[in-house]
Amino acid sequence: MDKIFAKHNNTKELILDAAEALLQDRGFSAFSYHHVAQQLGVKNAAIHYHFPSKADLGTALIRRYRARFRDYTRTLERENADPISKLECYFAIPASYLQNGRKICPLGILEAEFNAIPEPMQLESRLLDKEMRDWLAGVIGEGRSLGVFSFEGSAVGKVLVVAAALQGVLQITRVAGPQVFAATIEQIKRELGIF
Amino acid sequence: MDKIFAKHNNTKELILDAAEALLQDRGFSAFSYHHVAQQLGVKNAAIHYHFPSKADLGTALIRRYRARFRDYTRTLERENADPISKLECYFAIPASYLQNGRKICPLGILEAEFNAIPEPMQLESRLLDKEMRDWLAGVIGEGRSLGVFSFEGSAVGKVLVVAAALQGVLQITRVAGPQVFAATIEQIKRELGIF
DNA sequence: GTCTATAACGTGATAGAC
DNA sequence: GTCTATCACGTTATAGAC
Repeated sequence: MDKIFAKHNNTKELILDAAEALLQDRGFSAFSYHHVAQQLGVKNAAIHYHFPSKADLGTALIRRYRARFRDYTRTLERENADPISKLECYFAIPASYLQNGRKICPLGILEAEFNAIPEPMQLESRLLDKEMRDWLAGVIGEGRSLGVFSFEGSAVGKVLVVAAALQGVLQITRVAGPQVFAATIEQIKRELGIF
Repeated sequence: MDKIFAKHNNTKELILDAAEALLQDRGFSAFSYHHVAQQLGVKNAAIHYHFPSKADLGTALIRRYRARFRDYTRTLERENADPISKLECYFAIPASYLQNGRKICPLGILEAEFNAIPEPMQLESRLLDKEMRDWLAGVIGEGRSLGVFSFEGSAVGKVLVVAAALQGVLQITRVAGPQVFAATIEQIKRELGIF
């Protein structure tokens, strides 16, 4: 679980950490180089040295989300985790966002602002969504064929409902309070036949 | 259904129409008075005449969403619509957003940008969420007690999963294409026991 | 009610010193 | 690698003419 928020010491990673927090807190359009610089105690020119344009920063951010998710799932694979454990780990991601200051799913904000973000970020967002949803489809399909998950309909539809509900409920939390998250997770589990 | 996108002739409503489209297309931070003015063929000072500050414009926008939803549900009540019809009408709202240029749920963008929007807009967003989710809870509870809906778990959890999934899938549509919407609706219906 | 003009500010970005 | 200084631009907002 530590790996989800692993921190590093070099400046580039610290910039990404600050930008990541700002992205999931305020959105892409609403955070600036000045915000990032302030949080690190440097001037905005220092940020431009590491990431010349905001598109560069945003793209690097999404690439890091992708790499992190890939590493995370590979670790689960190496440990031969069962479908239920994998699903719990998947739920742990939004749960950690919520606990960390009511942050929302990065894909949620990127998709919501989709028509206002640079094209390279749009492309990376597509890849992040595909990779995460494909992985979840594998877990849910595997769990169903092993008999640990039970649900009606297609696996594709089920994956969409689960992924969309998690993304949506993190946002709803902002206006309705954190208790809606637990209620949603419980309902999702129930509808996967996990008691 | 016409009422969802009812148009009017006075300038104030035309401004709100343009701003509404921009909000659901680009988000609040990423649209400007200039964008609105351009779409109406006027100068931005004209917009400031009707809505002095951007917070005023945003707040009026959300108030209009609330009024529209209230009128819509009252009409359904007056027509003695059954729970299934009501649910179909509820699904018709995001469906119309999708068809109208892949717009997303206004609550989705407002919640995603929540920490970057003016406080009056935050308050109105809370009310909009509460009103919509309370209404949906009534429909789902009524349908369950009438035996037309069947599902496991609590009605509160069910409402959250349905509302969050719809909000989320409109966003996912942006990166994954419109076909994911139909698949999600189908899955949601199946899990409500509607065949 | 809409216009022109302009102010005040924040933002993304660059040049060049250290 | 970070700084100061500065630029060009978009944005919110206001004043006053029409």
